[in-house]
Amino acid sequence: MRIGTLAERLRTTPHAIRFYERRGLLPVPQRADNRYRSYTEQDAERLRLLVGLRQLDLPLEQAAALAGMCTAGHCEQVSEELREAISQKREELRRRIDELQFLDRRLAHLAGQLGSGETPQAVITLGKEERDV
Amino acid sequence: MRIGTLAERLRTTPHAIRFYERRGLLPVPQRADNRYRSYTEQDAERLRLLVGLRQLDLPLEQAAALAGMCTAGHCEQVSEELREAISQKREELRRRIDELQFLDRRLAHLAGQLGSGETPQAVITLGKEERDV
DNA sequence: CTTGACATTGGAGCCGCTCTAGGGTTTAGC
DNA sequence: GCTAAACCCTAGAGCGGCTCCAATGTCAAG
Repeated sequence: MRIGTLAERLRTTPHAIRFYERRGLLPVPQRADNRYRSYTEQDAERLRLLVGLRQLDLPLEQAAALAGMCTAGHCEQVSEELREAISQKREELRRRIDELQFLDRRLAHLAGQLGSGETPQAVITLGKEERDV
Repeated sequence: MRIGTLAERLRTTPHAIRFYERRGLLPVPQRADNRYRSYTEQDAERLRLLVGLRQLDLPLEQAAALAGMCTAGHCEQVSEELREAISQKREELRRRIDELQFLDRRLAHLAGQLGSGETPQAVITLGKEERDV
């Protein structure tokens, strides 16, 4: 299978796949006579895992490492690491969501102030940063 | 005032300030005899606005442009643009928060599946991507 | 035989800093 | 006067994770 076909199957792009290869995150595939990359079903399965793990927003290196281990038959260990990674990611998500919600409330507040005639200088104060130093 | 003092007052770093200058987002400041940058209160006010607008997560270029306009006395116009930018940013935030919450639910679900003995391959499916093509 | 879709490579670009290397300057204490 | 810490300077690389570009090669359909 050629790179375009593989990319389409896995909802990614040839660019991304070559990028993973350059980074050493995927095994170097066979080449056809015309020098085109030629992927097996095993290659596809490994990439499928990698792409799937990336969709969980795991760091690329970790996603690639886990995909490789799984393909090498160490699925048990992958399950464990994955559970740990997921729980960390969920904590991070909670923090990030809180941040974004906080920013949203702040923006709503500022929009209100601007609407009632306050100047931008008065509104953007960094919380009176300069006084408490 | 020197760059370190300014950075401390505005809770940013000398590196960031020099970076803004290199990008042409801040006016080139005076230099002292020793070639150190020397900032006036006006410089500080402009940077304060820039930093404040960045804290609202506006794009750097836009934040710098608005800070410049405000310093140049076009605050009315800045107020308008800012209201618009804020409302766009809030929409973006809502979308982003939804995405993150969706991912969190997905992670919770996967953690449950992994906990009850499913293999990573079975769990990470890209939603059966390959079949519906 | 041409057109168009695919493939190849290396490298730049995005965002917004952050940090490093390899220097020079100032300041505080002794 | 001297030393050490803390500041300042510049130019440029690095982060993450792709995305896109140029310039070229390959191949199937009409």
